[in-house]
Amino acid sequence: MDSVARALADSTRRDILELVRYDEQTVGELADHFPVSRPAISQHLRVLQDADLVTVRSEGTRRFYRARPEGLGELRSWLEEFWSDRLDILKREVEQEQWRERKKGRR
Amino acid sequence: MDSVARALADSTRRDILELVRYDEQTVGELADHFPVSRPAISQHLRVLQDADLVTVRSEGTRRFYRARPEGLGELRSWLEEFWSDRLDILKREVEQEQWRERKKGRR
DNA sequence: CTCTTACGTTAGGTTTCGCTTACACTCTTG
DNA sequence: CAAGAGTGTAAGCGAAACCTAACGTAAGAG
Repeated sequence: MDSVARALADSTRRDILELVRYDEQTVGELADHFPVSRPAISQHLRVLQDADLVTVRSEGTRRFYRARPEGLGELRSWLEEFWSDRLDILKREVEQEQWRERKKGRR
Repeated sequence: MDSVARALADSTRRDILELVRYDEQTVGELADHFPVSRPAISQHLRVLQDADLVTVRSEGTRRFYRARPEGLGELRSWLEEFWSDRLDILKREVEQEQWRERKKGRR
């Protein structure tokens, strides 16, 4: 999961993921959307690939990249678990706050 | 969302979040769980706080930190949206693969 | 076979990150 | 008031991240 979290830490890589979310796209096409050089995009794609967040397909000299959402699974469930506790945590916070107030009042 | 994604990119910070997930904890208590110094933990907490992922409460000289799952909301929905497209993307991939096979067959 | 296209890779520089050490600050306690 | 406990912050350092420029390579085009 660490490689996935680190891959998503960069906004360029998140944007790349969105671009190849539904349709595969070549490196050159992707690079046109960003203010950085094409090799930089290649390196970002390498990071995404190492994190299993994209797949590649070669056709002639071109390489088509496509998102691979299953790679987000682990991080997604981690986040989802946290998120589902949201109300419980809020409730607990309120209870402890009230407890502290009562304690303070008794002094 | 960028600050949240970067905050989660570090495993120590993710572990901290789990430790303060249900019960608040002081800096010293947290530091005992990690092989790094207490100031390092303070700095990690600073990052988490800037990303709105934890809240603090002062009591005397001690400071109690607690997770704030709502801070994960934006990233969570981004991820969830991606995840829900999972099957659609797979389906599209298969279709395009078949298309390419047919094209190749016609040659 | 040569030229071009599309891409990956490498080397190098700059910035950011995570850490430690040292110090400053604020409560509490005697 | 003096001393200690608990914490935040600044300075400095090595490692990692991100970028560009230059080069290497494989697949068509002429």
